[in-house]
Amino acid sequence: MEITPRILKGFRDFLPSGEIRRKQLIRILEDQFHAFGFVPIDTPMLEYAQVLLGKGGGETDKQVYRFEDHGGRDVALRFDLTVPFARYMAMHRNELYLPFKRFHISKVFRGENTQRGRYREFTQCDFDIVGTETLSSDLEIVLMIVSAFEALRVPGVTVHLSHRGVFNRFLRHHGAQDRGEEVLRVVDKLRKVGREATLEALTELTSREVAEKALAFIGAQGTYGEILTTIEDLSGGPGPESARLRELGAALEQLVPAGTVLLDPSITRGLDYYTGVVFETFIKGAENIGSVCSGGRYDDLVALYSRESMPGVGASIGLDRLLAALEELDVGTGEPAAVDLLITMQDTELTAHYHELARTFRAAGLRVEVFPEQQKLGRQFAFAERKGIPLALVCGAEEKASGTVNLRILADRENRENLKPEEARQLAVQLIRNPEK
RNA sequence: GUGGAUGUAGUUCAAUGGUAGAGCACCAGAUUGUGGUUCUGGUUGUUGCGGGUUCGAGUCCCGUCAUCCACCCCA
Repeated sequence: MEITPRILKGFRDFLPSGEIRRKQLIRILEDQFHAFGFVPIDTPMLEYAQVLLGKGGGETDKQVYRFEDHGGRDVALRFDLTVPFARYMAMHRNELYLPFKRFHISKVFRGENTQRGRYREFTQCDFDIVGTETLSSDLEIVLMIVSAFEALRVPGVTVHLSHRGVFNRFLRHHGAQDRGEEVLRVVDKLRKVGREATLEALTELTSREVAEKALAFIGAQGTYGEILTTIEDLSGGPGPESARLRELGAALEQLVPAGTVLLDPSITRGLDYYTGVVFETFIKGAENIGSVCSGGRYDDLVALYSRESMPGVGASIGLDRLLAALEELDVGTGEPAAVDLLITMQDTELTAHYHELARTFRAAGLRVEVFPEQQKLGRQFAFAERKGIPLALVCGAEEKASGTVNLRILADRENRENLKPEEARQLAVQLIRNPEK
């Protein structure tokens, strides 16, 4: 009985073209993280459920893949990389130095319903700075976000910035701190349900007066400075939280292109462990995909696993959403090249010669493969094209005798003939390095 | 998890309850060392899967799986 080949909802296979694309993006991100001084770490996919769920009870509970292992342990697949990182810091702080900057690119799992760019198994690219709570670390995370998307050649992004603390201060100022979570939830739907419905829902939670002020808070308009002043006034005047936002805004004005970072008081949400600045990043023209990079400051998270607390700030790029957005914008699609040169097989008698040639071209830094069967040249060229290989080497008995090879440029359908292998190598390297020439 | 839409060849799409089709792609030949055009011929399939109604189901009904959209939440 043959088993039906199938995979679970929200889980995916990747064909080479898709996986090569993912790996390209990951490589670019890794280079950028290294450039900022972040170092790589890894943690287990599977952990004790108690560790991952922490305080528990929240929405994340329902989304976690959780089961009993063969030893009767209550285990769960990680649903993000930040919570395991907090556990990691609590366990390894004596082996590390502070401030500690790490990046972590790996898969996480959430058992929620799927949509475009939303899967049950997906890749997050996290970067965090722990052990310091300065302006510099908040600033660097935002700069890291902006630089990462620049390096990825994303045409334009908008980082929406806010501060959990300012909103909490607002709630406290109006004696509504105990309704914080509910208010946040209602506030978050403002754009979808409209002003009136939101006002009504907020009035039920608090009072008409507070509801109107809450709407004024989250709907504040104007420049970064004007919005900041508005929410500062509504939350009872200046405080350390709004001061941080002011400093951050001033620094960013100097460091990133205008319009890249917006102060957006409606971005007060986020996972419940955030305590300070929070951000969400949208790709211009693909806002419907949702935030492709979110994060914030979490000064109490490590305290869950350790007597000592440790401040932290970080963000996470959603690789699969990013890919969905790039696809929507039609950026960087097309078959990516994984191989530079195909050595065609003209004559099986020369098999060893072809592999000898391959070795010398590889030594010159090229990615080379030998076609394993003697077929019509046209078929071998078609194979190269299908696989995205830009160059082909042709060498039959005559060339072998005269010590030459022919190099074919697939895209132009043109040959460079009677080249000595050394000349062909130089030419191939040059063509690969400068493909437009 | 809730609600809605969709599911036919590798792909994009047709087919009043009555023989499952077309373009592109693919394969063979015209063309035994050079693939983009042209011509000739050929294969496309358990109509997502499983039941039911019917003389007869791609079509109607039920279930299931998957995708997309909205909610919820979020990367």
